[in-house]
Amino acid sequence: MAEMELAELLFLVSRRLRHGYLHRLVPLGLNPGQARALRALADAGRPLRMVRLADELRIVPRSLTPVVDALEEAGLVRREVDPANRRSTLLVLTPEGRKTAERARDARRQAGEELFAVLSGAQREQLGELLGLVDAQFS
Amino acid sequence: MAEMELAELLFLVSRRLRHGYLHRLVPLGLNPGQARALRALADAGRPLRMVRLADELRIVPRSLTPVVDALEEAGLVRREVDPANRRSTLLVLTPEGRKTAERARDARRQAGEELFAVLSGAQREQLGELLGLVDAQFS
DNA sequence: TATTGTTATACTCTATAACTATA
DNA sequence: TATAGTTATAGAGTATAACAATA
Repeated sequence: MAEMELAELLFLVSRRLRHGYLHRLVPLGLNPGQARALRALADAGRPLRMVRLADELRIVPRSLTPVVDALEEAGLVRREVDPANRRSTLLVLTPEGRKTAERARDARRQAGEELFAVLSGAQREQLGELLGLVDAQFS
Repeated sequence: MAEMELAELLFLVSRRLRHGYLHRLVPLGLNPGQARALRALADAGRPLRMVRLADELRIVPRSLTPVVDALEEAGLVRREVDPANRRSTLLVLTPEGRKTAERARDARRQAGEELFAVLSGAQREQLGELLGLVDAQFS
């Protein structure tokens, strides 16, 4: 019974987060998946291969393809052939992509702020620890 | 920074929950949305109108239509004209629908059990309280 | 006029399977 | 034969807009 409520709450709260994030990303011309990929690329601090980024995002490479298509078309990312292995594509952040990644980061921070506004700092930390435990058991 | 990690964790954990639930629902011939609607209907303990159920699920009525279509085709739910207001459709659970709702409930309980397995009872309660606070601020 | 529900359309997120190019 | 990525296809979940029937 308690687990069921927990599952339902988790679902509702995460959907709410997605909505808040989504609205803030509209002005950037990004959807959450694109923003997440862009951010991961910025976090890496260096070009990543498709397989590597997909792994980072925990999706299959095929699912990453349209995401990167959109980012490339928007001039935020460049696909380059990996000189070390010509089967591989290196994803390179453009200067514009780097700027947009920062704005996406702000959007996510704001969405998080809004969602977790009722929680104190200590409570947020607690929540982060509990979710971290749950997530870690699969990694 | 902490909020960002929290947001990301929430996203990852809820996606994991969805996957676990999804797999357990396959044998029932349901997807999570259908199962959720069926469960809400069973929880209500009486026929509900479309608008009312949509509200309960926090989606727009239009999004509920294909869900109910599927449930009706599977013989789990019947659409009846509301005698009190002929614009309205009453959603009535069939006996088979009631049984399936129970099985869906078990599936969800198991998916929750699996996901939150690493947490103690006290930790689950804590997590439920924190998520409840977050959710309540919008209700 | 306002409400209930549906038809039509579209976008996001993700998956599997089959294929191409390269190793 | 194995790996990296793409083409093709599909299904879940959700939305907005326009419309018909009813109130």
